[in-house]
Amino acid sequence: MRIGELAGRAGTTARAVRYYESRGLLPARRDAHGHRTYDERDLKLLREIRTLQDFGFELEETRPFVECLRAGHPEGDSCPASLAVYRRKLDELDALIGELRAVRARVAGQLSRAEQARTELAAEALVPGGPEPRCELVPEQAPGGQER
Amino acid sequence: MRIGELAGRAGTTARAVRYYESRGLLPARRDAHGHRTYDERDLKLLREIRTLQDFGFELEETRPFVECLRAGHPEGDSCPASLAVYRRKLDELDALIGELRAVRARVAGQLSRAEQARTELAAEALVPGGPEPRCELVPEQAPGGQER
DNA sequence: GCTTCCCTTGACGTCGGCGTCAAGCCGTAC
DNA sequence: GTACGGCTTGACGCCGACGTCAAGGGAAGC
Repeated sequence: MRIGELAGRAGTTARAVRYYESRGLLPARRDAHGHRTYDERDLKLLREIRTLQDFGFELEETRPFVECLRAGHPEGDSCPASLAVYRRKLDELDALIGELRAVRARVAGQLSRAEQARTELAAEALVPGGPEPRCELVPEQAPGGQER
Repeated sequence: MRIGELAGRAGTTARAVRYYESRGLLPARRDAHGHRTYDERDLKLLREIRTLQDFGFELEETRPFVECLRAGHPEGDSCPASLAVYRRKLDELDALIGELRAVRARVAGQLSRAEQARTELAAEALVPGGPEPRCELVPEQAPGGQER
């Protein structure tokens, strides 16, 4: 098959396939017209790359899987180098998830603190003789005149 | 104070400060020599930007906070537009964390499946008269000839 | 013949948040 | 003097994974 069909069957684009080739993954044979030709094994390679990309793996991280398949192993993760990438990715994911949860907690804290402050301000504004409101309580929609 | 001191006190660089100015955040006065000059209020603005950036907010998302401070409110999150950004960010964080956890689970599943397959292969290799091993069990270090 | 589609290579654009270099001005310390 | 540090503007570089456009070739359908 040619590049368009290959890409379509893997759910990607011809441009991406050429890019993978330029990176040394997924080399291609050529037919008499200079067109790239691929077989089912190439499709499996490409699908392996796409799956890992969808997981958030960088292209370089897919290389061990691709080389493992090209070496004749039944799956891309049949080789120890691929398993090492899995483990490294798990560590990265754990670290990232932990950071994001910490950020989430801090943002949530800021939000509740700010909401509390606004509530108190609103309460003060209701007190007879209280201070004039320092913050408008309506959300800004399109002020007009803040661009650039 | 001038740009270098401002940046240093906020833990960032003069280049970043000029970039924020080019984006319309943090405008600067100029002295007789054309040098940018800042005061303590600018420092507070800049620290607000840096804090939010450290949380992973995009620059545009810091704009409501900066405008809120410049409008004279006590905190960057004293205005409803800022609270809206907080809430949107919480939603984004929740979605992202959820996706990452799903990916983590799938990768972990792939890893344990692949490890299991390797264990079984190793066991077969030990059976007298069993199949020859299809996968090398040693990790690849520096094969030599795989660069580029 | 003509249109349409797929293919080729090459090269520049995208996005965000700056880093880094170039060339020059200014004031101060030695 | 002159060396140094800090400031100015302008412009290009970077990262990753492609998108998109240009200019052309070749085959298939009408």
